[in-house]
Amino acid sequence: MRIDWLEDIIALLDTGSVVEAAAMRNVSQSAFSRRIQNLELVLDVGLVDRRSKPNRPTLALRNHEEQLRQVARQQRSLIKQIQTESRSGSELVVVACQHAITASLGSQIVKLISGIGKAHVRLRSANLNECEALLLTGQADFSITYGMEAEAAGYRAASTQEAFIANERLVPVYQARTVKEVLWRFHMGHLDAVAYPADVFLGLAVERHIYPRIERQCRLNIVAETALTLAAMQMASAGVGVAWVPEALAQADLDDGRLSDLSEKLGSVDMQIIARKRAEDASDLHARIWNALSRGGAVAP
Amino acid sequence: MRIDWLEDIIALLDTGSVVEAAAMRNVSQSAFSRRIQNLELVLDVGLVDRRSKPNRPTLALRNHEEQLRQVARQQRSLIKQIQTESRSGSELVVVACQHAITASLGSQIVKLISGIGKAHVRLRSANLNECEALLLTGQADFSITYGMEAEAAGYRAASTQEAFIANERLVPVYQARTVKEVLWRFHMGHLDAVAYPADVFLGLAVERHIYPRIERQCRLNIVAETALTLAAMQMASAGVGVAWVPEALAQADLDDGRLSDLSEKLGSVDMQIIARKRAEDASDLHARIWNALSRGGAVAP
DNA sequence: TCAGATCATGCAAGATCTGCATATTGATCC
DNA sequence: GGATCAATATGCAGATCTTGCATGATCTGA
Repeated sequence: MRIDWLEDIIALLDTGSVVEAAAMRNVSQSAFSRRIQNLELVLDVGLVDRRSKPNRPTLALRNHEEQLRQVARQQRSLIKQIQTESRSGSELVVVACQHAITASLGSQIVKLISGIGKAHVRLRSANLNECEALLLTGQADFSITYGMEAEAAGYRAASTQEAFIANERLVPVYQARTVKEVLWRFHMGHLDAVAYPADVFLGLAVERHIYPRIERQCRLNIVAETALTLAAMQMASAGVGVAWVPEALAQADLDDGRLSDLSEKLGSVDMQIIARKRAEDASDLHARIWNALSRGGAVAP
Repeated sequence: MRIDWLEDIIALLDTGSVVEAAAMRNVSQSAFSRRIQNLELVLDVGLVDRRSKPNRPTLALRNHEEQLRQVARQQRSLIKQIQTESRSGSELVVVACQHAITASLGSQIVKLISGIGKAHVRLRSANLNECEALLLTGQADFSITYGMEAEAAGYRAASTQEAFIANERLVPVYQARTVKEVLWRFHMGHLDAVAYPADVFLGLAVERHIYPRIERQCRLNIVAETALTLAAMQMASAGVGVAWVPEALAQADLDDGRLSDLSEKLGSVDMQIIARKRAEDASDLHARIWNALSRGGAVAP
């Protein structure tokens, strides 16, 4: 049984020619040529434009290239998921985490979920949009993201459910050794900061809730910009500039005395860590995991 | 060539038995039985639990029922889309619209897009979540939804692009004939209103931006709740209570004198109509449509 | 334990797929 | 406009798959 006809089409799109696609799919040119002809018959759609010689994929095909690839990806990953699940006897639970959360709470989340039933956990680190997309498209079973009261996501409730997990703070940190200099410069009206791009969640949070207040007191100088929380913290720790990072992430370095917490002077942002799941489905295991997450007990920054 | 192996699995899930699934797929029981055996071999996954007699689908399978159905749906709709597109020679453009926008601007949107190239338009009416899901999963090419400055969706920019299309106002309306009574009652400290559930976008908007202000002045009495804007307007028009509806939707009835606009007294909400597309792909036609939408010219409430 | 239902399997006919050799056809270069 | 080359299509025969039928094996429920 051929279950991989989509791969044929994708090989066609990848290579843009029948011979090369045939090679990619490990069949003779003639066989592949006929597979495509059959597909065109079955789907009742022209797949290759035979008017020019290296047969280019049809316009109709190329217009849907992204969608075809996406369906193929989903199909592949779904099959693999069912396989590993049925082999190990333990369900695979995919959790989409915002990057910063993966870094700070990832291990705890894995531990919490692994402890429930015979779940096998896979963390997928992504940004907020991607987490949401993974959840909605069924590529993830749960998402764990930051949220703020202010942005209350209540209007999402229709197709996803959400639960509060824990509070978190975005705190300004800086290399402990030289923190006095920075504070002195701050009082003189200057602050060097590491920023997140405005189109990532933390960037939005800082830009809205921190910068306005600071810019009333001093000239803010963005010395570096990165979308990665860990990189921002690294830079703060190297003395590049002050960075606002999740407290849980910085905790170790704060305890060590490598980093200093400047929230007294510079202000912090209160956030929440929110878990989401699709509203409909729920295997027994999923329900139990959701329960555990909602109670939130075990996951504390 | 058999491209519909997913349908076999789904028939299995639908019926929960091999004979019935075979009937559903229009093949003999023996043939279907062997098809499933082959699938199990190829996928390397147990699909049916043969220990009990009406062979139940495996746990591994049932746990992924939703995902399997979703992939199958996507596959079907993608094929159909490519077919119609290649047959008619015109691309199918799917636009996901929030229900209220479908009602108020739907026809204009269809007209605008149809006028570009040889596009064939399909409007899908849905709520905000569903619109977003349709867009992210590639089931829609564009989404058109309400937004408010306050909720600025800047942090979504990563995987989707958005463009401002038009301004819109949520205005309180009521049966014109008896509007004086309502205003009189309002001055006496009473207001009957038709509300949206708090988990739909308009409900959130009204709850946040209108009710707080009103409740300072009078006792608000929710006499009816509906998620459908048209139903809300209908009720306002029948004298059930005041409803906040998109101005464009009420325009005809306001002009007719059937409805009265009470925004002077009760306040309105400024909203924007926002178009979104996925960031990556863009056939030539898509690019032209996006251009036209961004210019916004033709779509004015 | 027996009847009835559900599922597996041997078998032969028929359909499909594949590789090889070879014919066509579009591109390219005088 | 050929000649030439590379890309596709196709005739063919063998191998592989699929299907329906008849029949056997197994499970369920009374």
